[in-house]
Amino acid sequence: MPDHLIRKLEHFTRLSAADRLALHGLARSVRAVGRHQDLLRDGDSPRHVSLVLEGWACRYKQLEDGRRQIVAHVLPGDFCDGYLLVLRALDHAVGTLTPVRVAEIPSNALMEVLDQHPRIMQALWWETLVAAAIQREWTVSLGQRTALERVAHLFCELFWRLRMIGLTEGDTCPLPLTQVEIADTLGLTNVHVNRMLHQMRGAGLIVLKSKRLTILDLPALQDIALFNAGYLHLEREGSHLDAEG
Amino acid sequence: MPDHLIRKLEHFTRLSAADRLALHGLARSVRAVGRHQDLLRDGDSPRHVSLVLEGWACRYKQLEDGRRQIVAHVLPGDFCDGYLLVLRALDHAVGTLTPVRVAEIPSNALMEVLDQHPRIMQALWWETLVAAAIQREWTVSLGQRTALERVAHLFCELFWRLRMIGLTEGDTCPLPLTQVEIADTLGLTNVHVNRMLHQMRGAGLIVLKSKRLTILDLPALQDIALFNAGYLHLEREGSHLDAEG
DNA sequence: CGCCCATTTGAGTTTAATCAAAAAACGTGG
DNA sequence: CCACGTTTTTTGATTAAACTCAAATGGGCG
Repeated sequence: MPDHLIRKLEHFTRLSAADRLALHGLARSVRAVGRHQDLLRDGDSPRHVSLVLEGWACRYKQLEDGRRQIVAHVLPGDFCDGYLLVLRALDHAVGTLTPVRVAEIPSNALMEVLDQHPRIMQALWWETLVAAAIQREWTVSLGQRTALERVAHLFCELFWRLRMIGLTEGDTCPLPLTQVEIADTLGLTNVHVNRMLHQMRGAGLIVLKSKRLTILDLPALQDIALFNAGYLHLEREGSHLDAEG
Repeated sequence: MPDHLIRKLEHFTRLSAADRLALHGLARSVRAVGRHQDLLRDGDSPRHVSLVLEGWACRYKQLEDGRRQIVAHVLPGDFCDGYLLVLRALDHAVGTLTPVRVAEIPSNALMEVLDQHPRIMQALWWETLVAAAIQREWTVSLGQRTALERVAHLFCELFWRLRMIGLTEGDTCPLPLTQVEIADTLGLTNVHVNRMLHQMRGAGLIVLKSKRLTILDLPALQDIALFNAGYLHLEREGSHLDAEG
């Protein structure tokens, strides 16, 4: 079941059959959750760790006056609640964007696997650092990029992330976000997002229909976005750890 | 020398004398660096870990056309280059904002200390997670807060962080940033930052002179900023790990 | 079919950016 | 300690990007 997680981690290191088996063992208890539900609320301190197997969720923070910012997209193979083994309480909420299937992993089971499988430990380390790098890149987007650049950058990032877990087909990928959700991600209004999409369609860059995104000209889109994939650290950085050389 | 680091980590757990000694042992080789120098460049893969002992630095990313975004402030007691033990190359640069003294720690020495001092390991884990939480909060600021709110929020955050390492005096703290640097942090122009400062001074909220910030009314400033300190996770979260109960 | 949610379009407003220049503060060497 | 060059801050006038408000259109699903 945790195929997307495995696929993702293998961008960092080659796992052994035993490693993969251990990961499968973790995803035993699976829960289905509908769209627009909170998986975790701000202030929660869950006792198990949740892994998204299918569907999209997001981390978000809400200000007292209602303004909402999505601070991360949680895709299949991503953990919801990384590492509250250390922190007492969550400082943000996690909500579903689509119906989702999550594996609930008892934290002691996870700990045991990490102890016995140093490659998995390292790979999850890598995954954490990449998540932090993505967060930094979002800071750059919100701080420096124009509305058009932001939308373009988001699409490039999601396309690469989805490709990494095998969820693209050619130049097409799922994009189940509404324009309001894109707006909440990019610090824009839905009206303005709509106008940027109009512009990108007009320029022949993308097709976006029935929750699927087709990127007609990826290099051009990346140029517009000032997108540089380096921050995703995709090039087998931990090869020195590979199972079987 | 790594007093600020120790002070910071003790917000998470109480360290033993041996723990503290080990940290002191790490900060043996110290380097002085002038203002506006790069400690690390985008793409570097340094072989040692650098800890800022004194002075301020920042992580920043620069777009191809010159636009620059500061993505984090590195204060005394912060590491420059967390965790490139895993990643091959840095995806951002680290530059000094003031003259700085950094300790250069061989990564194997750090690893050894982490192995032998589980409390330090956990505390550094905590520190990493808090850094991630700060990055998320910046995403909220840049995405949702107005210019005035952003400046106010930054000041609250820096004041709390500095207080945590003992660098405040009453309601006053150092603030060695220029208005251009504040602007690069908040995704604003220096002109607009200047106007917001003018407004905050006029409202009797702050005094900012000769690189020192005095917050005349912290509750009011926090209200304006929609600041909620929860994300800094300051309340002795790891007390179950404390040395001597 | 009809309802609800999401998208699209238009008109007017606001926030923050840009451009330009003056004033103040800082640092350094004579 | 003062003069001078540089950096930083401050102020003003104008412009541009994105927001707000409002209403119409379109799609998906029971």
